[in-house]
Amino acid sequence: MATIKKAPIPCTQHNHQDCLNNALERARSVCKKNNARLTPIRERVLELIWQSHNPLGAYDILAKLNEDGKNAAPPTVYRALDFLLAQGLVHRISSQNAFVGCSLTSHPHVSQFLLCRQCGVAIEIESSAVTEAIAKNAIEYGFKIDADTIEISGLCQCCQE
Amino acid sequence: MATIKKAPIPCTQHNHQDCLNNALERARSVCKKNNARLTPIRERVLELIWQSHNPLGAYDILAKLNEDGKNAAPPTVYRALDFLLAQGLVHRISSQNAFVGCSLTSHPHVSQFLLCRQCGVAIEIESSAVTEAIAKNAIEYGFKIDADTIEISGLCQCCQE
DNA sequence: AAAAACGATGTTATAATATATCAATTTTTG
DNA sequence: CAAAAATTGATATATTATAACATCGTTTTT
Repeated sequence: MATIKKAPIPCTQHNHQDCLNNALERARSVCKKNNARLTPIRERVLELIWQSHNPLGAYDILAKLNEDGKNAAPPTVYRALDFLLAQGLVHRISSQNAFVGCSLTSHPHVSQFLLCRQCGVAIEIESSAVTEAIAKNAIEYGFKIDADTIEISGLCQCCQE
Repeated sequence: MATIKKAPIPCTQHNHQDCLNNALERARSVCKKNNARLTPIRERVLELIWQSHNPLGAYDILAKLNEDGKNAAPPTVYRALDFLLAQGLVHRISSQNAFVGCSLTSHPHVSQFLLCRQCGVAIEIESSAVTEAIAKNAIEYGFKIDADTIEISGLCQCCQE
C-alpha cells in the first residue's frame, strides 16, 4: 500500500520516522525473499543504524545496543553488520570505519556516497553516469569490476551557510 | 632529461625500478617546490611503499623499516605517512587500511583506484569523465566537493586466467 | 655565536576497530 | 524426536591508529 515517492535529501528537514519505517519494512521484505532470518538482534542493529543518516561506528552501535540492559560483545555487532551488509541493507563507509543504512532498492553492489565533513550526513546517490564512466575506464585496463565504492567528502547544502 | 612516457599498467610485466626511481625523483622535486623536508625516514617510507604497486599497511611498513636494525614505533610511520599524504605522494586506500604510492602528477585531491582482490594490485586511474559525473551529481544535491575517493574492487587483467 | 623558536623524531602508553575460537542455545530439517 | 545447521554468548586477542610528552636537530633571530 506504500506510495512511491522520492526519498528526501537526508541533510534537509524531513520526517525521519518514515525513513526508519521504510527501511525496516524493506528489510523484512528483502530477508523474506532471500530466505534469510532477520532476527531481533539484526533488526535492532538496523534500527539503531537508521536512527539518523549519519554513519555509525560498530562500537557506537554496541553501546546503544547495551543501553537496553543487554551486555553484548563486539562480535555480536559485527556479525549483525555482516549479515546486513550481505543482504544489501547497510553500507560500510570505509573512510570512516562506520556503517549507514542503504537508501536504495536496487544495485546492492554499488555504493556511492556524498559525505559531509561538517554534520557527518551520508547522502547516497545513484548515478549511472558515474557507474558507466568507471566501467568504461575499467575496460581500458582489462579490469573486471566486482563492486564500486565511492565516497565523496565535502560540505552538504545545509552546512554551507 | 627524463623522457615523458606512459606509465606501465601495474599488474603487467614492467621494469619496476623505473617506477621507484621516478617516484623518488618526483618526491624530491615536489618537496623542494613546497619547501617541505623529505627527511631520511620519510624518503625511506616512500621507498618501502613503492616496493610494489600493492597497498601496504602501516605495520608492514614499520616491520620493513625495522629490518634495517632500527627500532621505530608506530607514530614514526604514521607521521611519515601523514607527511607523504599531505604532499600528495601517497594515497590511503580506505577499504584496506593501507597506503600506496601516487602514480600521477596532477589532481592531488582526487583518488581513483582499481583494486584487484586476487593479487592486490592497485591501479590508479585518472578519469575526468568520472570526476565530472560525480561533480554533476553533487550539484543536484547542493553538495560542495572537497575530495573524491573512489575504490573499485574486482579482478585485474592478469588475474582473469 | 648564543638564544630562542620551530620542526622532526623518540618513547611510552593507550584508544579504536575488528576477528578468532569455542561453548551454548535456538531453529530448521529429516 | 533426533540430527544438523544456524545463531548467539563469551573470552581472548589481533590490528590499526593516536595522545602526550621528552629529546634532538635545524633554522631564525638577536
